[in-house]
Amino acid sequence: MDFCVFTAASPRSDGQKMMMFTSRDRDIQRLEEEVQRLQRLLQEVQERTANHIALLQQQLANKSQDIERLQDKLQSQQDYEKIKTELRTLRALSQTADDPHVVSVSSPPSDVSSVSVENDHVIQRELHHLLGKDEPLSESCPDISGLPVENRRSSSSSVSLHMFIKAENDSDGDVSCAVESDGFMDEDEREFDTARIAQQVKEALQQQNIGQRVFGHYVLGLSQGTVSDILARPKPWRKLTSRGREPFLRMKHFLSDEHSIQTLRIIQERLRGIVPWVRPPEMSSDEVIRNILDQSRLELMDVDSRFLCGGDASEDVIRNILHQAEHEMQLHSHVTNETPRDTVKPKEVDYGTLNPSVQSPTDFVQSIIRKVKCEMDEDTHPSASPASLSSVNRSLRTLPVDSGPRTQADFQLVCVESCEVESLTGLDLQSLELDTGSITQRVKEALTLNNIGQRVFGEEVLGLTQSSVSELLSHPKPWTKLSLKGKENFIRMHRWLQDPHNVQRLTKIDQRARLKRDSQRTFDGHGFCLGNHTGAFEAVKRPRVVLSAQEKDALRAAYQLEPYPSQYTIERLASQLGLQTSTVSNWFYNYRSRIRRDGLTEPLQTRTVQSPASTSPVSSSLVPIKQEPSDPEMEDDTQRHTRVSVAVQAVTSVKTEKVEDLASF
DNA sequence: TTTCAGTCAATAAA
DNA sequence: TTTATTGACTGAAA
Repeated sequence: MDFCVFTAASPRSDGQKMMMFTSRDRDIQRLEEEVQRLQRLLQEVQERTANHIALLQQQLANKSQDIERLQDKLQSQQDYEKIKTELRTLRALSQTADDPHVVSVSSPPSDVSSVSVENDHVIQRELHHLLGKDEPLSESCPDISGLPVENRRSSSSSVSLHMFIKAENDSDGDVSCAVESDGFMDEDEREFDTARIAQQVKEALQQQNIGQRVFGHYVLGLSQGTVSDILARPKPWRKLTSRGREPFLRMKHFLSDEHSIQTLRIIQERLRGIVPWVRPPEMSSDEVIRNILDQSRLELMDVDSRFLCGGDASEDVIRNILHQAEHEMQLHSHVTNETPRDTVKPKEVDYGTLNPSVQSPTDFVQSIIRKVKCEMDEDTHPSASPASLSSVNRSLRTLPVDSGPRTQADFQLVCVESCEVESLTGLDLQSLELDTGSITQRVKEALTLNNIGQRVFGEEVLGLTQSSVSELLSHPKPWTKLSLKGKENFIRMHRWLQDPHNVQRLTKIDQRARLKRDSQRTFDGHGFCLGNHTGAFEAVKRPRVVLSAQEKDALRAAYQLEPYPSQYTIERLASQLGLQTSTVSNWFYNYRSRIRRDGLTEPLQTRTVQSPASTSPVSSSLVPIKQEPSDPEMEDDTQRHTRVSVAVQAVTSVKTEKVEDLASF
């Protein structure tokens, strides 16, 4: 670069050159000092973070020990509870013998003796659960079948157990109240309403934006798939085994405890890397990072103002520093990922989610870049309101969750208007609705009017690529059909539209980018380019599959017959078309998705190029079958067409087989 | 395991 | 050069 400047400045006098060299040397020296200082700062941040993490790990270890101690205690108490239960049972039995009234009220039918011991045990455990004397469920049900028959009989009377429950309830008004009034228990049949529990859990999870994976892991000790199954198709209480009832008991318990729900919500947010609204004082490591980066930003701005060669220098320095930070954090992340691996599933632990107070290093650094740039722009526009939105947001973050008259709607409003859309993800967005069509329309107009490219808009405003922006702007989904992640883009666009300096900023960035590209071209043109770093990488990249029109026709025809093709159909299609099965299945996923997006019901009629003679989309692809080409590269259009027709016929025959199977059945 | 939403990079079209 | 399309991928839900 310096060489470039030198050659460009050759007409100047030697004195001027010397002055330039001296000035350059000073700049370089200053830059080096700045870089060193910032590296020290980063190191300091890293050390502090490491210390903090170590502290937290220590705390975690202590807590784990406490939990172990409590579990041991519970285990030892379990024996006590067993003995107590036996004694009470015996006492109840003797009372039952003396009290015919009790028998007539609570005695089950004459086949009571056949009621399984297991059921009694389950009820006992229900009781324990309701009493809050929870125990590790997987170990809480010792195999009672190992007991001598007499013992089983002595402890298996439902009469005694019901009395025991009654006795327990009588002695504990709160529990009695919980059992009788929580509404989950059908008074007549003494059963839990599993469908209702499942429904309420689903609502609670949806409302709090808690994933089934987290809920399953932390509350039920089950996998996400099982949770989904249980919630979607809850079996009636009577049809459940003791093991099957456990999740419902836990769910009921969960629903009755608002604190549990809120705790789980926070866990979920942390696992997703969302910065919580209220950060406890002991969790301020990333605040520290932010402060230091803010400080660095101010210093860099100072450096920037003294720079002689162009406005991009500070950005490059920031990028450089943040790149280093990213690298450091990645290393750090790998180191700290080791401890809780046994408590969280590997998929969740992976990269970033483990350290729940931060996002993945890349996201974290990118968000800082965005924020720093955003605030740098704010600083360079003194016309902006002195009570800047980001500072409003910062002050909001320090507020207690439920302090004062501030409502959730207020939070949302401030969030939407402020810089940090990420914070919205922790909120209930049900009451917020944006007109996505209107937003995209206005954004498109603004971009066109001001000659701002989708690329710059995507990179600077949404953090997306040009293609994604294009998709978003040309096919906006209705607000209600968007996921939380999808909504964020529209919130960002909305916020951008509200920003009085939006166009000004982007135009500036766009111009810079153009200048940079131009200079890069000039640079390359002079032969100073050191070579294509990505060349080797690109060489090994798999070329993109481009489906021919005929292949697409065949796939669309197949879709018409079977929108959800079986594995067999996919394999057959792939084989006939000479494609990978993944390509075929991806095509179906994408096609379905895009049909949904565009609201097309009959894509074939709207998209397929049909032969004039054909009357149906399928028949358009059907031509006389010829011999398959031996060499795919040598095949001509007719041969390709033949393969397509075979594929379509394959699909058709599969369909016919199915119809025949159904008919014969 | 399948399906889906969101996204990207490569490529085609304007 | 910008924008649109599309095959592929990831992570989450079912």
